[in-house]
Amino acid sequence: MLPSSTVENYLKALHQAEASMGNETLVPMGQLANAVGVAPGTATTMVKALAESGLVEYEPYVGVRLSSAGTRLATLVLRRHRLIEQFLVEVMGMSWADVHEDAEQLEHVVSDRLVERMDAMLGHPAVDPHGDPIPTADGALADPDYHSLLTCPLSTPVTVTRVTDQNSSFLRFLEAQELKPGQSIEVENRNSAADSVQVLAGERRVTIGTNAASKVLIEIL
Amino acid sequence: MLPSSTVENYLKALHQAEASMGNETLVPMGQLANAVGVAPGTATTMVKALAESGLVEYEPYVGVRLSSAGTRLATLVLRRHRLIEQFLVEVMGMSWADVHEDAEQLEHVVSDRLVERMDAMLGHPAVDPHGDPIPTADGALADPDYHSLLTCPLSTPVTVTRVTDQNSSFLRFLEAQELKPGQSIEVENRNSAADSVQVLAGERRVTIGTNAASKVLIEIL
DNA sequence: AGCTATATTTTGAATAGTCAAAACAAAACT
DNA sequence: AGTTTTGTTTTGACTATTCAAAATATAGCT
Ligand SMILES: [Mn+2]
Ligand SMILES: [Mn+2]
Ligand SMILES: [Mn+2]
Ligand SMILES: [Mn+2]
Repeated sequence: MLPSSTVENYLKALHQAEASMGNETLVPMGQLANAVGVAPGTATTMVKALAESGLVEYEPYVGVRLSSAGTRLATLVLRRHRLIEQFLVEVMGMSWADVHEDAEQLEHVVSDRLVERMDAMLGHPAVDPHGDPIPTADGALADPDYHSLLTCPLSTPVTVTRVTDQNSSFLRFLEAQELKPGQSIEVENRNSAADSVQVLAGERRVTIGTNAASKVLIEIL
Repeated sequence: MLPSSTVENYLKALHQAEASMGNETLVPMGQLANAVGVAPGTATTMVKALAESGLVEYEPYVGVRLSSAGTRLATLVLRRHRLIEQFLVEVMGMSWADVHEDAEQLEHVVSDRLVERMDAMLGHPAVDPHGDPIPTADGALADPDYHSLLTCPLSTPVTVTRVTDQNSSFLRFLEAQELKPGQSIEVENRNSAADSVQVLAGERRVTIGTNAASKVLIEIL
């Protein structure tokens, strides 16, 4: 049985949840339900079915974790998603702020043939437009741990490399402020009382909240 | 309610069935069920639901016909399908023999944004790789009636313009025999006893059955 | 230990889509 | 007119996915 779109979405959500939490921890049902956008009971039902199929390991009242088979599948969905996003930006000329929604649907229907053709056409890219790493066809996924605007040293030139939020208006905001991946900036100072971070991007001086700042990952030059 | 993939497939099948039969005739349930690939009873159930939604007109024991709303929707699905095929061939470099299957899935998930971008990138093509006309964004669909290899004059140069069968191996066969849309050929003679048609394509002399011949449409130069 | 707040699971019900087989209608053929 | 064939509809049942609300478990707090 090839997995339905629904199953693929659950597996992908689980994969992302595992990545965002410290690993070893099981993902609690509530969080999964929330990520997938269904009622808690629905997630329970689905997870039990996934456990039957051997795609997850489930401990009632505790949480879920992807099995190795589940991880493999989730990674392939992620590969399709990110290659599609890169394709939509590089080939179709769409905005990095818009491609997520399209990819969310297309990831479930593109054939292997088509995915590999996009990959070749793009020159086997390592990351998508948001700086998220693209798994290889055999399921290998790099996961470097970057600094963020919250943790990097002050007054030091750094490069934006990854944005961990797909929200359209957030992405458009970053673009307007010259904070897209690839751009060089400096964090000037942080004000924990004001819950804000001040960065120098291009000519501009921008102040953003710490929550937003934590979503902008950087590399030190 | 936006139509599900299933509904879109029924509408498209109905549209093609209406086109292939002489119009004015209702499409019998059996034919629809067959085209969609479901049991007859399933088609009956679905058609009753479509009639409820005003997408078709249904006469029990006689047949179905698309309403104007149904026709509009079917035409838009057809537009997406054919633009996608053209895109896959022209931009992605896929074979005209393979693109139908991919398009069959993609047609249900591509956003309007993406479709219009493909259309622009292709220069607003009038036909797809099989010579099928591409409806415009407002739903207008050209439907010229071509001759076929069965009905065209003998020993007269004609151009292949359209192939009304998506079967992969048939398309590959035509390609190998230099009978793709755009190629100039001549029908040398027909043998109704042998149920065959002999054509001169490029340097080659090819003999094909009349059923196959009826699927290759041509224009007289 | 007892109570409360929170998270999770169960239960009962709904929708969309499907099939197999029985029942039935229309057409075709004696 | 009576019978067979063919095509269509109905019936009963099943899978996948979902929700709301009730029941229950766990964790947190006196
Ligand atoms: Mn998705
Ligand atoms: Mn991305
Ligand atoms: Mn389709
Ligand atoms: Mn086509």
